[in-house]
This record gives sequence, C-alpha cells and structure tokens, in this order.
Amino acid sequence: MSDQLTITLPDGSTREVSPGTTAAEVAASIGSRLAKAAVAARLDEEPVDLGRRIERDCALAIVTSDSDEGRHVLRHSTAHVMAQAVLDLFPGAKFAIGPPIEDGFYYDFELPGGVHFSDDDLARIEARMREIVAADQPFVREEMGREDGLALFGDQPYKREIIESVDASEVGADSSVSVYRNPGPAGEGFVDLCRGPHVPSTKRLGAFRLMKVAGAYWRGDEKRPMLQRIYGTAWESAKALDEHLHRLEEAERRDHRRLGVELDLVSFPEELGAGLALWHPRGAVIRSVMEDYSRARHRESGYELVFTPHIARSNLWETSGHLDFYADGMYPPMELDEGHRYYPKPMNCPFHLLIFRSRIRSYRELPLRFFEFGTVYRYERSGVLHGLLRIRGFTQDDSHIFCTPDQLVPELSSLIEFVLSVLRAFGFEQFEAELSTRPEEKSVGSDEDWEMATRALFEAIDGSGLSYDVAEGEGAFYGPKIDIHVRDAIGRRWQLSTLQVDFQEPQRFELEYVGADNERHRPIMIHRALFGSVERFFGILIEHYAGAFPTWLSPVQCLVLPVADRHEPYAEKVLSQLRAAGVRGELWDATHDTLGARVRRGKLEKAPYVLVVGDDDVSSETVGVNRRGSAEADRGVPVDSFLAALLAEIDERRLPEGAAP
RNA sequence: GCCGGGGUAGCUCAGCCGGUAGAGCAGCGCACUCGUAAUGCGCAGGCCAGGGGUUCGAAUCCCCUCCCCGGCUCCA
Repeated sequence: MSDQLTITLPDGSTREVSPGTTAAEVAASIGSRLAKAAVAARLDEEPVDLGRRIERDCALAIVTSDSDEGRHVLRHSTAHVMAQAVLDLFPGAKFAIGPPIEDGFYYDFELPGGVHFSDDDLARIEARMREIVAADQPFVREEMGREDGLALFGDQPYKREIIESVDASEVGADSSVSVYRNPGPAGEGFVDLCRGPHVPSTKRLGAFRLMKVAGAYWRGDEKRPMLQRIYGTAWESAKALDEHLHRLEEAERRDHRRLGVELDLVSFPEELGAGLALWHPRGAVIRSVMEDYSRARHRESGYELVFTPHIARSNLWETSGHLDFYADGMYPPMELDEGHRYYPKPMNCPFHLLIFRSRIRSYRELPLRFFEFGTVYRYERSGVLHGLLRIRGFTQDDSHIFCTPDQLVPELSSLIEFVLSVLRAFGFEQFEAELSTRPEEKSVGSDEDWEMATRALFEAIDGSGLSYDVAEGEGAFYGPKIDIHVRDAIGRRWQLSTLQVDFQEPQRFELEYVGADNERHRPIMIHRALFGSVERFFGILIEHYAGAFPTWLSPVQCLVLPVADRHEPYAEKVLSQLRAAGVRGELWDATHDTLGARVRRGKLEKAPYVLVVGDDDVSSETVGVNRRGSAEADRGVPVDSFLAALLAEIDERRLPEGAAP
C-alpha cells in the first residue's frame, strides 16, 4: 500500500503527493505562473488557505487572484489589513464585520467616545495599511473552542455577539471557531474572527484604495447602534484597480442628474420640494416620443387606454387594502366635503378595477387589458431619494390585465415577449429575470391560488428562453411576480419591468364576469409595469446613452448652421424642408458666433446631425453633414438624399452602432 | 427615518483663525460674417438655502428648518 495521496485537479488530471503537502506546493509543482497568481484553494469544494496541508485523497483547485473567487479572498484579506490599521490608529476601537463585496470590501467600526472618521483619517488609515502590506505579515489560521474565542475577544462586544450567534445557529455542530492572526514585527499584531480563507501574507495585497465612510446599522437593523463603515476597493493588480476607477469615472460622467441639467432636460428646484422633478422642453420632447411609441405598441397589442384621476376617497384605499398595508408610504389626505378624506394615489390599480366593475363583463371580453400612464405619489423616506431614479411623484406605464385562469399562462407568455420587444426598441439587449415566490410572512390568499399562479409564472418564463433566478419569498403580499432586469451600456443591472399575478384585488373589489356557463366567475388580475416609472426609465436611458440619444428620441435631431449671414435664407429653406418632414430641427444663425463655436456647442449638446451650409451648398442644393460620433464632415450631400436617409433612420428607430458613446 | 458630508451668480467652484463677495463658463451689448470642437472687447448678474442667535461687525461661529450628496434601513 502506497503512502502517497491522489489529488484530482479541475482538468481531471491526477497527481500523487505525500501526505502533508500544502496546496501552495501543489500549485508550485504545476507551474510558477499559477503559484504566483494563487491566493487560496478549494479542497473538495471547501475554500481553504494555500497553506492547508493535504491529508487525504481529494479534488483540489487552485484559486487565482484574477477570478471572482480569488478577488473575493483578496478583498477579504484587505479588509483585515484595514481593521488592523484602524485598531492601530484608534486605540479602543471596536470592530464588527468586514466582508468582501462586489468590487471591494468594507469594515464596520465603533470608535471610542463616538468619534467619527474624517476624510483625512482615510488617508492615514490607507498609509498605515501600506506599511502593513510592506511588513509582509503572514495570515495564520487558528482554531479554538467557543469559550476561548469569547475570551480572546473579551473587549470586542460585536465579535462576541457573532461567536454567540454562530454557536446558537449550529446546534450540535462542532463549536469551534477559527481566527486569523497577522503577527506584527514585535510579536503583537492583529487577530480577527474569520472563516477564511486568506492570502498567505499581506504582501500579496496592494491594489486597493479606501473610498468612503458611511453609517451602517449593526446587523442591518435600524433599531441597533449605527456603526461607521469604511468602504474600499481592491483588485488583483494596479491595472485592474485603475480600470475600476475609470469605470467609476465613466459612471459619474453618465450620471443622469448631471446630464439632465447640462442638457436642459429636467431640473429639481428646491422650491418644488424633495423628490419632485420638472420636465423642461427638451426632456418633455423625449418623454412624449417615449410615451407615443409605448401607446402605439400597446394599442397594437390589444390594450385599451384609460385615464384616471390623481386622488380618490379613503374608502377606495380601504377596499384596496392600501390604507391597511401601505399607509406609511402614502401622502396624507386632504379633507373635503364634510370630512371626506381624499388621498393622492400611490397606485393606479384600484381605478382600473373600478373600470372593470363599471358594468357586467362577459368572458368574451377577456383578457381585458387596461393601460394608462398614471402619475402616482408615494411618500419615500427622505434619505432614499435619488434624482429621477427614486422620486416621490412619478408616472407608471401601468397596465392591469383581467383574464380567466385558462388565459393566465398564454397571457403571461405574450406579455414577456411584448415587454422584451419594447425594451429592445429602446436599445436594451441583455435581459435577466427574477421570479419571486410567496413571502414567508405577510401574505394573503389561499395556497392553491399561490401555487397556481407561481406555476403559471414558471411555465411562462420557461417558455420565454429568458435566464432567471428564483427569489424565494420575495413576492408581493398578494401574489408572485416576475421582474425583468436589463444591463446598460456599461454593464450595470437595472430592474425595470414587473409582472405580478394578483388574486386579492379582484376579490376585494368583488370583480366578476359571466362565463360561457352563464355562471359568475372571478377574473385573475395581472399588474404590469414595463418602463416601471417613466421618470426612472428616462434616467436610466440618459445613463445608458450618456445623453447621446438615438436619433428617433433626440430632442433636437438636426441643427442647421449657415456659415455666414448670407446663407441664412438657404438654411431656413433646408430647415423648413426638415420640419415639413417631421424632423425636429433648429437653426443657429451666424450673427453672434463663429461656425467653430456653433459646431462645438452642437456637439456638446449631442445633436445627432449638425448640418453646415455655405456658398457651395446654396448653389448646389446640398448640405455638409456632421454625424454625431464621426470626426469627419461629409460635404456636398444633396438635401433630398440626406433627408431620405434621416427619415429612414428615425422611422426604423435605429440605435447607435456599437456601445453608446 | 438614521449616520456622515454639503448648500456662495444659470453652471463649476474660490473665499485661511469673523472686517458686509470673486473667477471661469453660460447670459446680454458692440464689433467681427467666418466651411467645422471656444473671435475680441465690454456689461450685467448673488437676501452667500431659509429663519433665529452670538458679536461693534457673520458667507465665515452656534441652533432650528428646508434641500442636495454618499451610505444604512425601506421600496406595494
């Protein structure tokens, strides 16, 4: 019998090693590049340190720093280094938790005397971290019993709480905890409660930066103390860190709040109040094009347009259940007509239910699809407001579909297809869905209804070819739902559309239709928002296109610039030709600005086309065409052919080529 | 709502430890009439978010309110 162990690598090959060999040694034996990139390992799927000794036959995978899992380890180790730096610089600080997150890590602290971190502190902490990295401290794993752990963290209440809760939740499991030590030069050093794994040594780290300080409730509970969280980002190389910082700059450049004001689309004057926006003419043009297109698509697909008021009496909200469940999120009522309370609407559905109920309905009318751009008001907590993306007054492209149980699956299937088709028209190409099931607590309705509806959603989404995740227990209180997410031009994920099955409201409003059997039946309702909120969708479009909208959406599609005043009559003629064909154009005359200045302004305003007309054009009925995104002007283009091409582009709602600029 | 940071001209921002405001861009006027990313000169523009307080004197220091930013919590 051999005393060698057999390890199986991810490619299926095997190696013989002697017992006690470390994962790091295996990596080194495979190749020096791998050894250099290695940060941790997986031993029979269990994440372990590179220093872990192999004592049995196993499957082993080396985790490298350029993988998601590897970056996870790097970030986690960097968080430890940050905690060490903070404890060095702020004696008496308590440290709570410090996990890796997308793009980086954070650590939560409580400073003695309620002191807060300042921006200067971040620089000091970061400098101390660099010293720790340079000191090449090893990460040493140690396991100990629960009591020893509690003793070790005697003056660290948050750590003690974690140890106690870990123990409580793992009844019967072995009650040991693991800690990682970073011994300092003088024998002191840092120790943190941690499952690991970690990089072998701090010198393995370095491409990090501390980003910001923020408050965060301990354990995410707003009734518990607020700790101070420091966020950092960390990467496998300086290059990857740089790229990340560039992505942040890019996101900032696209910020809809900045571009919205710069391009004169919207504003948020303080006088208006928090969470409310004004749509300026240029923003309003885009919005009306969006809405017109949406209405046309809805009509084509068998929806009927409705309009409903902004306020309704309290009894309507009692019937719908909003006053029971969501009174906190509603604007307060105004009192009229001897004590009747009228609430601004937080949702449109009760109105659509009333339209359904306005007369006897036949099964022959179903599915009945009501559609409305309905402006709603929700009292969002002040701290959550964010430009157009989270706002208190907004407009839902809201639809309520009433159907029979038999119609549910086909209706959901065509709904998904419809939603994707409209989103594609606006330039989104990547979709991901999330199917949310019945919440554990706080839900209403029978098990059979929930099962039926959930099954219908699964069937529809399985047939759609969309990739999706299941979010257990994340459904609305009245029914399960499918949310559709998109990826924008720089890869960010946004939740847009939602499809929700609802048995509750039809019941509360006692909706009925007469079936083929001449009996009364209760319809099922589907709530559906496609853009979600027009304001939010618009904000996302601004960021997706960085303000350079496709021509069909652009507020000004074409600028006409006469080279000199004498070309103005011809420019007027060109402009009127464009306008007669329905193109949105403007003429910027030569009276005050040079041609160069006007061209520059046109480009900064991201006009899709800037036409320059001079002597040559007047005599030959042409224009000089500057297309957005192309450096070269196209001189001498006949007006007719330019216009024909432009109209085709608008008519087809053509999208910019490649990634948006 | 909570923690932290802010609010000075339309925009971006300067204004140290208190001595009653400044730049660039934008705007307006005049000149320039020009073929592709800033023509020149000049002018005007601020209740320093709002209110209260301290002080001989407040943009500056303190308090309250409103609004914004970054997080946390929340999101029918």
